[in-house]
Amino acid sequence: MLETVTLMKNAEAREALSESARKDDAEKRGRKASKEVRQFQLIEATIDSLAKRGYAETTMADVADGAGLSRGIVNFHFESKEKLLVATLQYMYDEYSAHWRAALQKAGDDPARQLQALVWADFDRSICNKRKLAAWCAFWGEAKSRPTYQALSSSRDAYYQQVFIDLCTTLKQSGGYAYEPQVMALALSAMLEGLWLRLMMGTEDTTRETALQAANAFLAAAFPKHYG
Amino acid sequence: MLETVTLMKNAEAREALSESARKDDAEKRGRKASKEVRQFQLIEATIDSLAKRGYAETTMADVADGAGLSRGIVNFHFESKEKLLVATLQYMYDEYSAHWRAALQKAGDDPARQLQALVWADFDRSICNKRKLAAWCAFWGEAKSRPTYQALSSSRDAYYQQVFIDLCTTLKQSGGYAYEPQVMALALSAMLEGLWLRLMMGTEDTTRETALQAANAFLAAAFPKHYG
DNA sequence: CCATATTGAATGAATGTTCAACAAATGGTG
DNA sequence: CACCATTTGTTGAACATTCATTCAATATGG
Repeated sequence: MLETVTLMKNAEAREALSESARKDDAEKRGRKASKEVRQFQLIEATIDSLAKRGYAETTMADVADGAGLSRGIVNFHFESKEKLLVATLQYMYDEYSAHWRAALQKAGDDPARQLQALVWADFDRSICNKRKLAAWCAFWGEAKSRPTYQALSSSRDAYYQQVFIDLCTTLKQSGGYAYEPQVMALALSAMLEGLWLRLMMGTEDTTRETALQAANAFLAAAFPKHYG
Repeated sequence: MLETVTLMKNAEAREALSESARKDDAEKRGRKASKEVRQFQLIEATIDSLAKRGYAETTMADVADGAGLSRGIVNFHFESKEKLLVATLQYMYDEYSAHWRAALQKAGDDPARQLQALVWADFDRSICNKRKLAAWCAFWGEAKSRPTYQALSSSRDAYYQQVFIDLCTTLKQSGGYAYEPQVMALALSAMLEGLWLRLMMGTEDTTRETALQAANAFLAAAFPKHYG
């Protein structure tokens, strides 16, 4: 699968970067870094810029400066700003995906545990932090008017949604609930996204802890036999 | 209250605009329109542009063209692009506010009815349509990196949230539920925002009808004694 | 020495803002 | 009512700035 390949590359790049950081930061200068490491480095700088300045104010110059490299470099590794941003979004989706699947894997076979694991995974520090959330928000804001972003988003989201629906269906049977699985799955995933949105906006009453509480409260209300 | 004044102006402007439209569209030409009408006209054009092109691609020229006026006009009525966008956000909040309060008023005294009315109000056609949702999304995407937008948002949101909390507290007492009102109110409002987000993104499985179903399912799960 | 990566200045396009000129309404005056 | 002066609204071109992209020159590793 294409996605897996990308993930491997990212993993390697991440490793290589931390290695080089261990040795010497001067490695970034000159031509020591591999193509993958440079791209990773630039994508990270892009996320920084998106988080700090927002989508509209993110410039190639800011990205290059953030990575400690020269102006023209971005157009060398990525052809254009457009492609840099698509690659960044792709990277963030891959990271999210990997985290999500790992959580599902670790949860074992019990559907109730699986659903809870997926919910909790959304609020894990590695995924759910100010920097990443702000970057997500920046993309969401532009997604509706950019077919490329929208296509990237919707294909993934449809898959996650289906998993939620399947889990809700199973829980409904074993718990004897009355709701439509599709409807409840939509309510659940919408709530998770809404909590992210609130975390991004920095609303006072919403922290990672209170968000998780709310998500748990939802599970308890919707599936009392399983989470009561 | 300042907000009320703004609302009055908007209402007058809207009325005046539809009147002039009834008479003759040529009225827009020349200098027939009042200051308020012009501003309203430009704000509507801004929402159009935000919805069609997104925040980053919204230009003064596009707004002016959309309103059928000349380039320099926006800087005359609003001093700068920044102020035009703030005024637009303000306008959208005022409209939402008015709709929300009207729904609450019409619902009578029963808290269960009130809560349901507020939820339904969020998915009313006048508020919840592609154009407006896209504009909201554009602002949200930039809000975190723009203190002005954030300030505007958070003061309003805190008020709505408090109303939700109060209603949840009342329902808890009358229904003998176990949850913390604050937590459930957060879950509820997050879900509403999440549903909006999905509607904006144009996710296939989410329409205004399914969103409303999901919201109802949430109410039924969280407050079975009241909505079961 | 060759292929490749990197730099930074040059370029050109896009865009927000300014402004001088023009037009329309307003209000005062004979 | 007619006339003119003043205020106010409107236009479109000019201007300055910002920014993505290009590219010739340079540096680096193999």
